[in-house]
Amino acid sequence: MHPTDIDYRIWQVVALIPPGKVASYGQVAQLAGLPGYARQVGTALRKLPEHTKIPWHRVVNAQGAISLPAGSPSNTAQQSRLEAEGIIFNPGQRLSLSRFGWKP
DNA sequence: ACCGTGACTCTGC
DNA sequence: TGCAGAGCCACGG
Repeated sequence: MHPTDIDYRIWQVVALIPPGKVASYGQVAQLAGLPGYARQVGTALRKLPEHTKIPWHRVVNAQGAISLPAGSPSNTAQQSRLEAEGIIFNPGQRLSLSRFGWKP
């Protein structure tokens, strides 16, 4: 696979999300100048190599939940990384966007 | 070129 | 709250 121009633009925005903060797929798309491209954000993150330095784990859905398949290794990894940055998950596996949401 | 597929989101019941 | 339904849009086959 080769990354498309859209992928790069999305990665650039994700790279800006500070530790301990999160952004939604839709928010990332918008900041990348691609309103309506929320699904493409997920597609772009999926293409990242495992060793990447891009903080892909700081992207969650609009409900403050992890969108990766429940119980999957990647889902677990994402939650661990976020918790390691001080982010707290509610009982319902969701985090507070008002508390941890990134406001550029 | 057509069609199904998503790490999505918003609306409405 | 929770969950379909319907838009959404670039990709891959």
